[in-house]
Amino acid sequence: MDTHRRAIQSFYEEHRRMPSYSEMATLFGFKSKNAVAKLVNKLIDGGLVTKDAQGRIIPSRALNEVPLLGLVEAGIPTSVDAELSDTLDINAYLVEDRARSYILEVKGDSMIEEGIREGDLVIAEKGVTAKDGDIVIAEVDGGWTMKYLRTKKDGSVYLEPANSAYKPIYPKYDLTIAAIVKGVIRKY
Amino acid sequence: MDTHRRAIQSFYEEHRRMPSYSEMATLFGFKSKNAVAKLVNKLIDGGLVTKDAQGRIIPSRALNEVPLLGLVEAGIPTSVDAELSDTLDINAYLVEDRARSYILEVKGDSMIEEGIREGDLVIAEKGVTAKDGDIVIAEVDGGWTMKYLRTKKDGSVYLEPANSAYKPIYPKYDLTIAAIVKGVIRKY
DNA sequence: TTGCATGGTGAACGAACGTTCACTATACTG
DNA sequence: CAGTATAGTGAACGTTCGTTCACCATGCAA
Repeated sequence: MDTHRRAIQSFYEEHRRMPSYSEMATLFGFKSKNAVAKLVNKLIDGGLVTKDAQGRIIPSRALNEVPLLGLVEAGIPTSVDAELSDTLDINAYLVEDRARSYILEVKGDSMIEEGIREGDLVIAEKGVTAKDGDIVIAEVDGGWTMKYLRTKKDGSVYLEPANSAYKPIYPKYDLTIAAIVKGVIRKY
Repeated sequence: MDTHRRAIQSFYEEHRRMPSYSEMATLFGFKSKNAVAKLVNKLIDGGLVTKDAQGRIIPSRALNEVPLLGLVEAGIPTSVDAELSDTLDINAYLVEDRARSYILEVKGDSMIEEGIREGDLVIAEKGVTAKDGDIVIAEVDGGWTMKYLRTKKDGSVYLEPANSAYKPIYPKYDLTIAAIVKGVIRKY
């Protein structure tokens, strides 16, 4: 029954939709849709897929997700029964409101002490009010940067890099906070 | 027509499948499926959705993706015509082979100089041969760690942290490389 | 041996699917 | 003004959908 799970997964990844009952029949080698129907009920009990109101099967969360196995100190369990553990949808985890989210590629090393390096991608969300300490994408005096947003006691704000080699930026004319950084992505 | 795009997107996010023609009719306020059919053809021309062999519409890549707007120095364009630019599917970007990928949460600061901090999530891929310089998840002398894999001239290997406060680990008895780190995720 | 789950076949059902055609109303163009 | 796209209505089409029923084969328990 895990082979069925895998067949559905690969179909879903290839077609970006769930297979119909007759497609599953050919997928599993069945000649009758009824065999599929019985199997699907078990898959639903197993939590792999779900049905919506129209009776079509839709992917359960697990289909898009990656197993989350715990802390790195615990390593990677060798047993196959890792099915019980958590899974994570990276997209949903990082992007809360996709209509307001954008990805920017990081240039420079001004946030290096925050662990954000050149070439990383940051997920920026527009339209949220930035708080003190947030990492913001801001236009200051005509140029764009990514920095910490800091508020002074008198209420004025400035931008502070996470790199002791650079100095804070006190806006002379203009400071527009376009978005705040919600996440960082790095690929090796 | 961008409002249509948004309606489809929210339907897709809620139901995890594409709407049927009649569902789109109610979704858009149409009373005829034909109006939807004509609209869908335009959406296909616009690259928002695609049809498969059975005539059902499937999400084009753009539906799962987040706009990729360029370098952080360029900031966020204010114009709405950002539709032309690139988009990125974070899941597909980070996870190449989902059957072999796992997520681990980082504990400790041994990779801090690589920009990997406690609480970050790393995407680890099993079953690939690690090269010199890769960041690996390894079991050494009974404990699990994440370190650089280094190869000496004599062919022997050791593990090097990205933290000058820690010393390299020369395996005494056993070194098992379980996976290599393919990506890092941080959420604020 | 009988009895009974289990797992599959095959056919039929109504409902929903995407497609198509003829038609109407609105709006823009010359 | 006439002419023509454009956008939507409404109904009909053949197909496929998920569901259901009766039936058959195998294997296990009593």
